[in-house]
Amino acid sequence: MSEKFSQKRTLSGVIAKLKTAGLRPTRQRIALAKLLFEPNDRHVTAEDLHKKAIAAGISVSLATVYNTLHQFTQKDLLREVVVEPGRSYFDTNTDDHHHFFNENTGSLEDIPSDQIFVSALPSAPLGTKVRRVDVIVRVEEAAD
Amino acid sequence: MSEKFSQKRTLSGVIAKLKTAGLRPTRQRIALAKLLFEPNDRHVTAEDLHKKAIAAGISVSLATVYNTLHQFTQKDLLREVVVEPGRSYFDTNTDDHHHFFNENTGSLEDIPSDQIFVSALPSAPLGTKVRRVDVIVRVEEAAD
DNA sequence: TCCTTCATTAGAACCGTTCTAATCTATTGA
DNA sequence: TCAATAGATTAGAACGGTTCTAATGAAGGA
Repeated sequence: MSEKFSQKRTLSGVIAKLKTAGLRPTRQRIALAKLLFEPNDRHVTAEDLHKKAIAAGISVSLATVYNTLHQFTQKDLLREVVVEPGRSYFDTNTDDHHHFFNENTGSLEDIPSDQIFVSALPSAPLGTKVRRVDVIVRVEEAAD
Repeated sequence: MSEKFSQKRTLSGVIAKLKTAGLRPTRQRIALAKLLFEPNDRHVTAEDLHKKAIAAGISVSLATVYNTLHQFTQKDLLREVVVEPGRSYFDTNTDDHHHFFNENTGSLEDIPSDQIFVSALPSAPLGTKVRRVDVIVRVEEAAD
């Protein structure tokens, strides 16, 4: 209940998460994980996270941010979302779901998988198997 | 029926297409359009098209290829497909349809819109309207 | 504690794309 | 037909996000 307790709980939770994933709980990875796995801010770019870390007084290089984002993605702690050429978003929600992408603002918003339904795919090309289905609903500011 | 006739027909067709779109039928645009709007090769990157043009003996700069691809996209002669960060694909099929994307080979394949069905989207975020729905079925080489 | 392995770092390199500003070409109207 | 002009093309530089390099630092096992 106390701040101290919840902080400790978060910290140990984060460390456990990293260990389970087979990643050494280093200072930088712990700090980035704490920034990432908060309830808000589900979609970040590498630069977003780097700025956020610096702003929070955490000394971490951009290279480490990239390394960490890729490692987390590989360990299924994050999911990469591709919506724009030349910029990667990382989503802290790894559940099966889809996205609204606002082309004017660049903002992403989750669509829970029970609010959208993709039917009867044709079979995958010969010699391949389906890894994932991504639905991106591209929206723009309504002119009114 | 003769080569001469079909060639002439293609050429004038391409010129008409450009004029209708409000684009001057320049030497470069005509040549690129002829390469693009053939029955095959529906998904190209800028570099693909540039190489192809050079290989076909057409002298055109990479900047013009980019300009042309963007102009064609803007005039709905092409459609941009975003599947990988850091590289844009352009699709000569502008009909409503979706894609298989092979993450191992980087190849794209169309899924006709009548072979896939996306149901009941939740309403778009406040103040926005839906521009397009993209479904990307990510496949990988089947291990066997 | 020492040693080995792995992680972090600053800065350079990279690569696809866009920009710049000079040159060239299609089009229009006289 | 021939300017005049608006628009297109170009080479090469610049850009921006990402990755690489090789040197330093930290974690964890013996």
